[in-house]
Amino acid sequence: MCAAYLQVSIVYNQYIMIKEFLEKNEDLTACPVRDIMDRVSDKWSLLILVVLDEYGTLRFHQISNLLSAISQKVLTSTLKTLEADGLIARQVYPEVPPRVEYSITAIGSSLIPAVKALTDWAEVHMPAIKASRAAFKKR
Amino acid sequence: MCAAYLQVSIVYNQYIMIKEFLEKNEDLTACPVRDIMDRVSDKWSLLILVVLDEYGTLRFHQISNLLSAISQKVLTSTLKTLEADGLIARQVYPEVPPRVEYSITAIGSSLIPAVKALTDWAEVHMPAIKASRAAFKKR
DNA sequence: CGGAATCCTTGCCGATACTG
DNA sequence: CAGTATCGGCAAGGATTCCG
Repeated sequence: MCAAYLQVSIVYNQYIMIKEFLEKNEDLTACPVRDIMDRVSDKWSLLILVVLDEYGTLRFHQISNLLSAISQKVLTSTLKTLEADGLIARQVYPEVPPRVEYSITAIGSSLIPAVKALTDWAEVHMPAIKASRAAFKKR
Repeated sequence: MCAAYLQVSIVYNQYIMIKEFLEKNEDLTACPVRDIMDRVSDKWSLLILVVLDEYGTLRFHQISNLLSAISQKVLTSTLKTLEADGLIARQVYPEVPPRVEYSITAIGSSLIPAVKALTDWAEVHMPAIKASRAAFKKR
């Protein structure tokens, strides 16, 4: 049972979970890391947060234009999950034709600096990683 | 052409790319963020880095035992890409039966604190996110 | 205008069997 | 022991069409 718990813990909670579990057998059922990782690392969520952070408030088709490679379906679903998580706000104006405006929330914009640590690391180390990949390939 | 370039830029480079592009039309062909995001956020890479960081050096089946939910095939391929990126080192001892030891590299362990910023954010904000999800659901 | 509904492709991941 | 080889499931993402 303990083994099963460890296993589940590791799978679903990644970084914090395993560090703490390896030190002491704590109850870590609410560890959120994997969850957030999934959100941050899907194809478009972070990018939408960034454009909203940059531009302030945007309408649906404005985001669509800025990220012209995204399909409407994916944009819709991504916006919906971001809204559900409270990272962006959705304002509907009951007009004809309809108008919907999206903006980043306080919690959403607080995520951006956290991501910045990772992007900074990536900028610094990417040359080494590319070199390593090239060397590995021709082996 | 500029539009196409913007599009490609945004798709492949996420955070830094778009921020810089929105400010000035720079050449940002080597922006690595998306790439690193993919690596960090796949199902097992980060976890392997963490156990190697915790335990020092481990053999193949030791990692397999620690992360008992991972299949051999996936463990093999994940280790291979981590090695190709230079984030872990692979040492083969020409014995019978064979012995292979994995350890984290300096660059690999430097990634962990960067991820920590994200995991810290997740720990702090997950309660609010969970509450937001629950409220969104019953709407 | 801002979606919803549908169908389809792709790629990650897992299970199983086999090997130097 | 430390892998390789093969098959297959499943969910994310994309293309297209339709709607209030």
